Amino acid sequence: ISHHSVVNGQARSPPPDSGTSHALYGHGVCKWPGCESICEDFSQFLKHLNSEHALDDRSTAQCRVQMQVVQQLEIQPPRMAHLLYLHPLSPSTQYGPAPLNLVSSVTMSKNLLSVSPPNLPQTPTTPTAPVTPLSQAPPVLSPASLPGMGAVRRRHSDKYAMAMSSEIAPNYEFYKNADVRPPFTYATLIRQAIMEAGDMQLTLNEIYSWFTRTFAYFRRNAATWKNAVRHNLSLHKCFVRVENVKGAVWTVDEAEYQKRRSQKITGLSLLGSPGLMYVSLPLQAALAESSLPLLGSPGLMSGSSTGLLQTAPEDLNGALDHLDTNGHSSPCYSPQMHKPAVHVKEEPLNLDDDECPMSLVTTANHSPELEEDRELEEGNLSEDVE
DNA sequence: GTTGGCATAAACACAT
DNA sequence: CATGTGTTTATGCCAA
Repeated sequence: ISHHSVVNGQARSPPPDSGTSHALYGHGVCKWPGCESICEDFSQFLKHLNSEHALDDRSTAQCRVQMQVVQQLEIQPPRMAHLLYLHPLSPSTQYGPAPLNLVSSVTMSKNLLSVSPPNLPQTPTTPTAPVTPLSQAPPVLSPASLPGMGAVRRRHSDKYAMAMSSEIAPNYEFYKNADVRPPFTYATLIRQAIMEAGDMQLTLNEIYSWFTRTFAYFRRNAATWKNAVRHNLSLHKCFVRVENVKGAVWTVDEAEYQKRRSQKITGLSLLGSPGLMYVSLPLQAALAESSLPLLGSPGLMSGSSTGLLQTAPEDLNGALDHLDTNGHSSPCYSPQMHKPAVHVKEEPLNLDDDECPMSLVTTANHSPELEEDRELEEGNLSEDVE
């Protein structure tokens, strides 16, 4: 099913033109790099795609990295190019999920630019497919998002975001649709959510909403991550609860947050590394976030969204680890990766909480309407997305 | 081997 | 009573 969905997703969402077109299919041939298998018809192609190019964690990660590199090369001065020139990712190096940050941007960027909500990240040219499907989840479609509750959170655009337009920004669409755990810690994500609020404050429920709205990954196992969110809000001094008319809202004590961050941060002497690829994920992420122009190339996709996460590099670290430190890539799917850590357990079955399993595909259509969403929904995805 | 950070689980208090 | 919200403690994993 799953893969199926993925494929479908790809196939489907693509260009509206014909129902049978696909970026990787043309002239009866699979255009997957290095493949060129002949497929008599589109359906055959889909099968082929599905069987031969199923994106596993590793390939997905690799694709992302490659894309990132390519993009970098495109925008970099020639001189850096050689650095980036991709060395194949060494296994040891792993690109884990993290790469998402950086990487996906490429992909995303394309999507973002042209995409509208309903699409998925799949990209036309590349196997970007970063998104791998979790295999499980039937595609769900959902029309666009709910009108949301009006509470539109304005695109913050706070200085930070702008300034750091981190890499993720460009990946907004990606995370929104792909069931990939974002490489950031809960604290970082919570802060981001709050920062994006026009008034820099959010109720717990709004924070929940932001999570589900922004990351497909958090549309599942709500009990787990919601608990984590509350836990983080209470635990970190940087999050301050303020009584408000509407009840209580949470705000961020930037000083406290930065303080904490600064402690961690220390040696990321970025750039010197031998090529991004070799950089450990965390580092990559860090780089991305650090808004190195190099990586993020926010410019390209700037339009799209807010800078998600203006976080700092360190923020990533923690998260990254969880992501997959071991090199396994799989950010996406393999929830069970070794690290129990954050991966919310997949429990597809348990959608109970609220979540519906969304696979990419699903996601693709993006339909978050998960229960929560309905409640929360602020709706305007547009903010971020478009 | 120790330590720190983070995620996750869970118990508990309170309020609605 | 059921839920949601907060707080706190415990535990496990991983990287430094």
